[in-house]
Amino acid sequence: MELHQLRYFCAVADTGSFSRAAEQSHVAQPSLSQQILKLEDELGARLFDRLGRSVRLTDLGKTLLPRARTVLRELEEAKGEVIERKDSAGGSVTVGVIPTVAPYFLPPVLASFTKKFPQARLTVVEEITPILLERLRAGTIDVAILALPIRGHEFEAWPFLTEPLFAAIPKRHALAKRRVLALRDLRKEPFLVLRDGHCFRDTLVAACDRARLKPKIIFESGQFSSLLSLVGADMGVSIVPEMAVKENTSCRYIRIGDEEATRTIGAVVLRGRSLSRAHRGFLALVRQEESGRRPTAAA
Amino acid sequence: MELHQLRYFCAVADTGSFSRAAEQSHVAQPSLSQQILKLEDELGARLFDRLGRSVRLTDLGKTLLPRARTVLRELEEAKGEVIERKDSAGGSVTVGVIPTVAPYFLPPVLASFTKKFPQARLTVVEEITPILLERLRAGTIDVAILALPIRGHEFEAWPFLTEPLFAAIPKRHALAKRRVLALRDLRKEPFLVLRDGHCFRDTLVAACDRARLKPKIIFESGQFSSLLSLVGADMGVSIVPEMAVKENTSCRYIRIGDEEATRTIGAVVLRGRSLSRAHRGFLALVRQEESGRRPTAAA
DNA sequence: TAAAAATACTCCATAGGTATTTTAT
DNA sequence: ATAAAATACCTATGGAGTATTTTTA
Repeated sequence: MELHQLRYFCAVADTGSFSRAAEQSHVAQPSLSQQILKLEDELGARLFDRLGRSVRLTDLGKTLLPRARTVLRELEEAKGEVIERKDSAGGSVTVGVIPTVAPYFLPPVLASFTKKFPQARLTVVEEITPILLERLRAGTIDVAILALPIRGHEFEAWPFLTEPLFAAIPKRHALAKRRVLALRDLRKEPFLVLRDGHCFRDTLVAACDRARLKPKIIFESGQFSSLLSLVGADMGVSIVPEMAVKENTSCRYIRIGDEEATRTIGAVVLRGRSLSRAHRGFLALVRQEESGRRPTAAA
Repeated sequence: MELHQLRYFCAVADTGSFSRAAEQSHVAQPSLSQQILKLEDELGARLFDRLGRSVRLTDLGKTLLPRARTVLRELEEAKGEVIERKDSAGGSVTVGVIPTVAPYFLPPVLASFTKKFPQARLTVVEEITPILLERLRAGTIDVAILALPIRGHEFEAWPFLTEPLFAAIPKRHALAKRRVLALRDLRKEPFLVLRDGHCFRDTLVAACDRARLKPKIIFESGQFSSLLSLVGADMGVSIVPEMAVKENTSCRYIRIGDEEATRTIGAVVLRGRSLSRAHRGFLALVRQEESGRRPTAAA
């Protein structure tokens, strides 16, 4: 049973004639006849009574006709829906963001995305990097915003922002008046850092390693704001990405001058995944938004 | 978009792999890949993300999957229904019968039909011959029971009963003691006959013509019972088919001996019409029923 | 290296075409 | 005689096969 057979069957039922059905279907009459015969053969029963002058559905044909029409109609609908959807800016985009980026980076991007793609449903989840990568693999998020680089070339990464690191120093601290610092300048200071699992901790550890610095960690937290208020209370120093600067005004932020004392943020997708228009729109927006923002953030 | 493409598509979605889908579909992997590619081409979008290790539906694929399943399922249901119905003894049979046969012939046939085909719905309409033939052509009745012969070879007729004609004579009439009569014996008698339009009138007229008899018609009615009660009241004579004999006991019934003074009843269908099992069952029953009945009726 | 999908080609089954016959009007 | 469907036969598209390459894990 093939689709063209059903189409021919419906055409014959509609026109009451093999010849007219063939004409309507743009095939030769014998071709159409053959296909109807074949269909009848497969079903083991006649679908039409050939009455010389005209052709009429048998009872069996009458039972098949509405079903055949249903099948053909639903096929067209399915096709139509797919073709319509593929170009639509609708659909859903699920974005995963690491916690040390989320509060600084997301608000403007989300705002302009929902403005530019009002039909799309945007979902954001905040997770640490390994969980985001796992969810990319599992397909439960479409895009991840996180610190690069990452391992595993099943992913495709688009870096769009490299930001310097800043030392957060108590206002009264001796180093507070410097315009730039080297990490080694802080080798005697007590450090307040993010808890393990947050990738920015790894960024920091890597930078310290490069500076042959073994920081004396006296406090750990899950968010910058806690660290910074303790720095303000003269408990020690911390290192934060540019994004977190001015989170707390009770301390000074001084640029770290070390080579590679930076953090790179990027968008990551699973390699080979096809991206809907909404997905691509989100990615484009992320890059555009950031390049527009960078001068401001860097000022 | 072809059915096998949808089948392959569902198979890949089910198995999460082109190779396994190909195995399950009993085709080679490249063949299946080609068809999926072709389907994606036609739709203008990817249905699967090829992730090297595994294959996963895209959002578009996810929208297509349930629709593809629906189409395939409904196709199977349609096929199943047709194949089931074609061998079933169910369905409806609409039978048309001429008025001069209906009351005598139908009751036993209907009884045994409904007994033998309880699932079938039997409908009976009573009409005169030309209307029955028209309805056969229009397909509003499946079988007609009427007097043969009929004109028009768009019909197929199965004669199953040839019955002699009887003269209905008042009991006190001079001819009432004869065992057999010739039509010419009645040439002086006043005739009571069926109204024009009833085919038995034509049967009678034809028989009279053959006997060179021009009957003096003094009364016409639409049914034998009226004629016979008037015969019983000594108003004249009538000619009836064997079926109507003993309809009224106030007159004598004497066999007409003339050659061809008979009426033949047959079943008629539109030539070329396919007959369901119920139709064929009805026709078989009609013949069988009658051959069983004839000795009784003829006794 | 292994496993899976894509590519390159070959083949043949069959949908579709043309010519003709059959059938019914 | 005409019109419609069936039949016979031919053609060629394209679905499916085998062999191979590419890609990714």
